[in-house]
Amino acid sequence: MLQKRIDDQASISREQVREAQELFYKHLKRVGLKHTDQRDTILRTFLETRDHLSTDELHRLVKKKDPKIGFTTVYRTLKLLSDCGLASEVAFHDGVARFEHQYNRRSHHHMVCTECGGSVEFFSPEVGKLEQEIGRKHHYLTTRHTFQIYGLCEECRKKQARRIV
Amino acid sequence: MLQKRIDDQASISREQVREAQELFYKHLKRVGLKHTDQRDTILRTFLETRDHLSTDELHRLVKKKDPKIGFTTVYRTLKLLSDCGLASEVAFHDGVARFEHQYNRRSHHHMVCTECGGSVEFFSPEVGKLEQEIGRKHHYLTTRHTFQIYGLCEECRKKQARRIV
DNA sequence: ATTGCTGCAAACGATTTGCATGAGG
DNA sequence: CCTCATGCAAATCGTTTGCAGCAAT
Repeated sequence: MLQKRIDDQASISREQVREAQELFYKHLKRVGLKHTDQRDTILRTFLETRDHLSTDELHRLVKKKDPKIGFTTVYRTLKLLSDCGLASEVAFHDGVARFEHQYNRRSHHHMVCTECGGSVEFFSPEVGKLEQEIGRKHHYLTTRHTFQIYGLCEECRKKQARRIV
Repeated sequence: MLQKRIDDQASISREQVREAQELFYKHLKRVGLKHTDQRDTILRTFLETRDHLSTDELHRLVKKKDPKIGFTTVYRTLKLLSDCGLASEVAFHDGVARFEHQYNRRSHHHMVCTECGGSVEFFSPEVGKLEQEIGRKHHYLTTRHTFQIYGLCEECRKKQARRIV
């Protein structure tokens, strides 16, 4: 099931890219790793998206810029980006790990269409409050939560209605 | 990471087992499948648990009753049980599919300890309302949602504090 | 120079399928 | 009898790792 783009292409600004890069380089230096062209290309490609990409999908995009970059490097770079908070995993529960960049974005959740794989993002501060509340109640130190809604999007509902009639 | 039992063993009643079995048999008949001893054993074993079992864990339990039953049969039966609503998948996001039986239980969610794998269940009607609300707003016909909280349970917090001191 | 990086290929673990044999309706 | 079920083994899929040669500090 492929992730379909819903949002318009709304790239982050050149300035924001710079900031993200700097954050990444600092992180690399901090943990004693090196700054390479491949990592740079991968970060930039990743930041240009607003989708929820699998490693494979990001790899495909990256190869358009530099066909020599391999899957493994993308995979490992994505892990590095997660480590420094630039990427975070969203589990759509369809068997593949997906990532989105967190740069300059509010906390949000996803509603996924189980028919076409499309998704919409929504914002719901209540969910974060619930996390706090439940954690306190059961003496957990909460670190994060996942919340996804599954269903049929408007188009797929219509298609289904037509099939039944 | 193994699932740790939190709740006490609170088996469902003999009567409830009967009901579940009947529902299962009807489902089998409806889709033209057969009623076998293996499927029966697997359903009964599954109903006796209150945990969130992986296919492998259920298989282990099933083998205690009938060592000849193979993994594949458990796997396929779990799918059948999902089809008729007796089992539902809970994704704890740790790489294995987990199932719980929905028989006679209120809708609930899980908070998972990322250190020891333990979990607590909690009830939060707000989440269901949110699902409805968000669905309406974006014209989705919602069917289900997932909500999990991750963090450290009380014991693991203490252990960690000790390590740091 | 030293240490980490890359990309291939191969390992891995969970899941899924093909198939020959066996059992249910 | 015919169809479906079973359990083994093998295939599959996404992910992860080992390693030999390459590049950054």
